[in-house]
Amino acid sequence: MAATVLVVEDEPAIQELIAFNLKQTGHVALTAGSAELADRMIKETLPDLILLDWMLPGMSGIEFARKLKSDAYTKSIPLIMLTARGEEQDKVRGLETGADDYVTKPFSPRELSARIKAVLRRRAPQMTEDQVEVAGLALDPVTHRVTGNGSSVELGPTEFRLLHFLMTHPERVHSRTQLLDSVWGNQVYVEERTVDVHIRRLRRALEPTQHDGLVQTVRGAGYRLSQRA
Amino acid sequence: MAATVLVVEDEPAIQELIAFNLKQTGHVALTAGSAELADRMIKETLPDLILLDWMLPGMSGIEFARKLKSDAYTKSIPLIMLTARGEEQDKVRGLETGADDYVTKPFSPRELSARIKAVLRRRAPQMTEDQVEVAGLALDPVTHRVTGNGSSVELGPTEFRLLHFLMTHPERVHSRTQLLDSVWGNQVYVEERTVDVHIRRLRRALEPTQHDGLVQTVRGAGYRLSQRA
DNA sequence: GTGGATTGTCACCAAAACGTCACATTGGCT
DNA sequence: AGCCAATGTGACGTTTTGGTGACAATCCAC
Repeated sequence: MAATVLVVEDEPAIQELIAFNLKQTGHVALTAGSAELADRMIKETLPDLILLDWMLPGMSGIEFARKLKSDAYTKSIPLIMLTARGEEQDKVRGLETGADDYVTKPFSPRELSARIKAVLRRRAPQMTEDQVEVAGLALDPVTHRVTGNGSSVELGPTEFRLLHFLMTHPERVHSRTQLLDSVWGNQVYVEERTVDVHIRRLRRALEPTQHDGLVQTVRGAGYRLSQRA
Repeated sequence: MAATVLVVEDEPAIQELIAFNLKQTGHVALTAGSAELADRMIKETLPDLILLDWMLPGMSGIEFARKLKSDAYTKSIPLIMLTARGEEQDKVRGLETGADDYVTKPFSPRELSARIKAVLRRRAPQMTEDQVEVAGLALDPVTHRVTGNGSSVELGPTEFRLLHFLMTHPERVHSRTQLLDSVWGNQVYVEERTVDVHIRRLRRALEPTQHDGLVQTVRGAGYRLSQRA
């Protein structure tokens, strides 16, 4: 979910406020005080999202938005407009130029990040959501259910993701580091031994259905999910 | 007659106009400005009806329609095409791809809702006329009434839409974000935790008939309606 | 208007889940 | 056998998550 966001805003106070907020929520914040500067930065860094103030010195925000949306190179970058309260017509015109959303000032940090999240979510690649089955053990991402030979298995969120990953990549050894990247996400730091503990919890949860043997330890290498002993 | 309608239309002015009109007639409006976005939202929210503009940036409307109708997952969702006046051949081609109806722009709100109503009645009898029933709990969209094993259940409008959505999409886990999109519509901004509160209110209303256990919490994922423990 | 119903948000609490550590156990090596 | 590194396992303190009641704003019918 971490993304690079370009903030185009001439008021330094608001600029900093937004940038701070973005960093808080795990994004990378770039700032530009003018349309010209923004233009260059876009070409250079290809941000994942642009926050554009309505009022800009020189070129107006709407003008700039139109420019962005008419350029094939920048057209696909999601755009959120910042408008002052009550400028309803501006809002409409802003959306007409192709903005994906708008936020009226003053806005709460929470609202802003919610809208950013929503816009980014729609761009995010969708993961495959098919049911997986290995040796009588079935995991369904849609219903979020795990069943071993009929009876259901209770898992916590992390154990669920861990099993999901192992089942979609069976027969293959995964190092603790790889598992941390794939299951926890590479933006958080946790001890490698934590993986062991979750493997343990997963195995215990699979015991009632005799499926705990599926999760195997490969000494010096990592873990593997396999049918064979 | 209440349904979730996805509006795929790149012109925000028309987008908002339609969305407003839909809300007026008691539907939940979702909007998407591009085919990609629409694709994503369809998978997430499973709308009851799609309003598709003929002209779209990137992928053309007819291309998108063909894609929808070739996918087993989305094939059964009713589709209404929006075309500009006089494009008779387009109309024909639109219908050939599997659209259920078409409306020529400019159209009156009244005409649009009439056609929506007609398509919903024709294509999705379970949505408009038949009542939904799960485990002795019956919800009737026409009379707007909910009965649990004979005795009636009192629900507010939002709780009703929430239960309706859950009952028409059972077993599947819905994240708070998905529920906000599907039940509230993506035109409004509300906190995610608001969903919790309405789930709570729904459960309380279902207590007298012992049906409150149907609404299940899936930690770290969202909520689910299911008979199974 | 007035009063009731509905809605969104918040604060507080309990339970669940998590990460880390200490210690036990295992397995391979000489 | 004895040693050492790697892994298993239980416990513990902390963080996260969801349940719940209260409250203010809004809407609507009267």
